[in-house]
Amino acid sequence: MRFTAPRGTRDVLPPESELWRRIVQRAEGLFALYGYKEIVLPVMESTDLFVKGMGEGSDIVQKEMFTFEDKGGRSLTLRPEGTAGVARAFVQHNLGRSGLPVKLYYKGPMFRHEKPQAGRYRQFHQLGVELIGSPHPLADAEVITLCNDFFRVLEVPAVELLINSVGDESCRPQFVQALRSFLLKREERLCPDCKRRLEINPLRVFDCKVKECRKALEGAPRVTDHLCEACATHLRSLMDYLQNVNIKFRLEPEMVRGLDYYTRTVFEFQKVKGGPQDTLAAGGRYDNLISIYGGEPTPSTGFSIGLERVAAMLKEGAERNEEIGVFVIAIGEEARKRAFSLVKELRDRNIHADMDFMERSAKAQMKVADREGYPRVVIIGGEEIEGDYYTFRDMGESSQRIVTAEELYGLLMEG
RNA sequence: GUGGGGGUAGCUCAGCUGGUAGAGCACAGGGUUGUGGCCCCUGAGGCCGCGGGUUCGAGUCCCGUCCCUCACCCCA
Repeated sequence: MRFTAPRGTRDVLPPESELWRRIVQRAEGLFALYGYKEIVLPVMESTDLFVKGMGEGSDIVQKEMFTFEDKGGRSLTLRPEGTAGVARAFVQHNLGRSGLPVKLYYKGPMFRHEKPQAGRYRQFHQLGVELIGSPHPLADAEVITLCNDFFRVLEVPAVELLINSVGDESCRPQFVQALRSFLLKREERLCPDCKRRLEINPLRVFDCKVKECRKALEGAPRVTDHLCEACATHLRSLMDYLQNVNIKFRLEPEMVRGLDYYTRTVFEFQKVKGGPQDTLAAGGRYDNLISIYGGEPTPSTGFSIGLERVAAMLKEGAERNEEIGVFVIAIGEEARKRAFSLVKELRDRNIHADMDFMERSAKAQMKVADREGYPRVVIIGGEEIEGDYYTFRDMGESSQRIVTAEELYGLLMEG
């Protein structure tokens, strides 16, 4: 094999691509039901857009971006996530001009230069939703409800919702300070990575899996205990709204997310049976992002779903969709010509029909029809041409009979 | 970027202590002058990841390299 798909990218081939199509169809149906309209965005943006949005210190910006210069010397980056682009478009086109909120969704490939492994690719696909313009916890409740519905409608097994609040500009710095001074007292017990995290973003220490670090965290201050009154109320309201519509969740005070732009609400939908790359969808509130991009302060909230990861969950139980339609078998050149015309006629009537293109024997054509799962077959040979009829065979019943063209259309129309 | 495992037919893999490659499935043809599933026969298909070394001889040993995979970091 001479060429292969670039590292961390892959081809989604037929039966799996059908599964993808079903997932995307269902998702888009739900998004529409909730009043979201699609926004189609470029897959590349100015590098600065992501640096300013996700934060200089974030791992994505530091080491995971596909960045290159165009011929005019501008630095561009293949989008590692979708929210920044939506926010940029919102500001660029003044999308808030005819009233808020603005409800948008996007789908498509994202790019991160990471070492690939199970459930992680350099090019992966997301379905994302943004509710732009409302600071209200009801907005968070709406997007979480939508995401929850997505997993419910697709019957993705064993998924749980985790939520948390990371506070806002008035309480987060104080909490970070409190956490830092707590950890500084125990710095000796932390692993080298965590010592580094202590400087950059102490919240990350919560993510560490090293036993010693977990012990050192015992008794550490919790975000939920340090929220300012406004943030605490916001979180309580959100939980109340979710309970009110019977959505189960777990408050996870140690959950932090990797992007700097999150404020207050953050949430993840995860596989219950954890393991690596167990996050299927994630999101949160970003009240400052749009003003960072030069727009009016526009509090917003949203999430994105990892298509590969959801598809992997459904792959096992993916029932083979029932084949329908008819396969037309031709014996001889004259019959082939008639078969081609019949197939076209059937397709014109919106009936799924196909035939052989390999000059196969009648027997071989039957095999193909069987292999492809056609429940019915039409046979055209010398006898049929002479008598001006078709032989119509039911593959399940192993029975066949002679029919006229009109009878055939009738039989196939019924399904 | 760091570490573990692996690269032999389209797929899943076998190939012992070195002697120029094999199975199952899939595919194609046949067993029926025009008829599927099961069965039988036949066939096609292989730079044994790539490069170098040792050797009379390397899929097999050594070195390098690329790729895949799993995990860490981090994330969808």
